Amino acid sequence: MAHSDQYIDKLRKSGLRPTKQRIKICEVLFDAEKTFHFTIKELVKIIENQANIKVSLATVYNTVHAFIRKGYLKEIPLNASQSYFDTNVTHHHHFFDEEENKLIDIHQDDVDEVNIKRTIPGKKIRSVEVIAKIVSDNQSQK
Amino acid sequence: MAHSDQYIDKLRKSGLRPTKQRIKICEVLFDAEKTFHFTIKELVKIIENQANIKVSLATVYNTVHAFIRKGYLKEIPLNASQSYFDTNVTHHHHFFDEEENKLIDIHQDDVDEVNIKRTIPGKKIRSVEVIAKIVSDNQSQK
DNA sequence: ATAATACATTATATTTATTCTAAACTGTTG
DNA sequence: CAACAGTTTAGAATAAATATAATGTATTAT
Repeated sequence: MAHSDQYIDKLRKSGLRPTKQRIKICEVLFDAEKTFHFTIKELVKIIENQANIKVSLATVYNTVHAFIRKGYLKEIPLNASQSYFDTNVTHHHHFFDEEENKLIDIHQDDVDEVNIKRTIPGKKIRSVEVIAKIVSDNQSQK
Repeated sequence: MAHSDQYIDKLRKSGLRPTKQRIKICEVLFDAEKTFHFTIKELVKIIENQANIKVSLATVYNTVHAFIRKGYLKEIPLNASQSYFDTNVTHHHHFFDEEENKLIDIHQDDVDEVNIKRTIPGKKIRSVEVIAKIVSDNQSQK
């Protein structure tokens, strides 16, 4: 199966051996029809539901972080109590609904390129993220 | 003292009675010559150093969050283990140095206005933040 | 193959930021 | 000064994330 080879490749490039558990994590993350957002807890739950193998929290944490280091996943900058991740690593941004604690993608085409004119000596920009916080639009309240 | 009146006003508008502890918090936050970034832990440490009164963690958390609700402070969206806050509530953005865990302001003039063309029905945008993550620029490594 | 070695997985414990709680305290009002 | 509403506080509770150490699994060289 071609997919499986891709996963093994991703794992090897992340410095991880391709094991049953890690391949299962890859399947959930990269087999989905659409990209999606998730927390570690949600990811564990998905794996539990669709797999007959058990994967521990520690393995999920380690694997997700290895993928982030490598750029196969993105962490979404948010002040939530848990970390949110994204399988969509292309250039795009997010709405965060503060009332429902929900993330919504903003397609790259819907935001003009963010052009930062200032630079920091000796540093380069690794990523630029736009977070637009949204709330209910009740004209009544201020 | 004029300052003190401002603090009492801010506290009242945030739905809090002006008490010794809360006024001390205001002094540290709003008396500074320049705006600054802080974590709760850092704020507590500053208060301990320059005040002769004791303020508990709980009071600091409650007061800071009341000010954020009211817009007197901003929370900076970041996936750090602790929350970062900003006494600068004007429209501006941030670099986050991932290696030194340091925040650097980006002046509004240094970023073109972020114009989001997409809207969500029934929702309005409450804030737009740009986070640019930076790392050392070693040409040698990829 | 098999032994030796290196890496993985797991359950559990630990750490740490944040929130909750209940008791003691303060200040205001009748 | 008694009653009351709101505050402060220390410490407990919660929960995410990380570390640990024992056990399990894969790989390598012989």
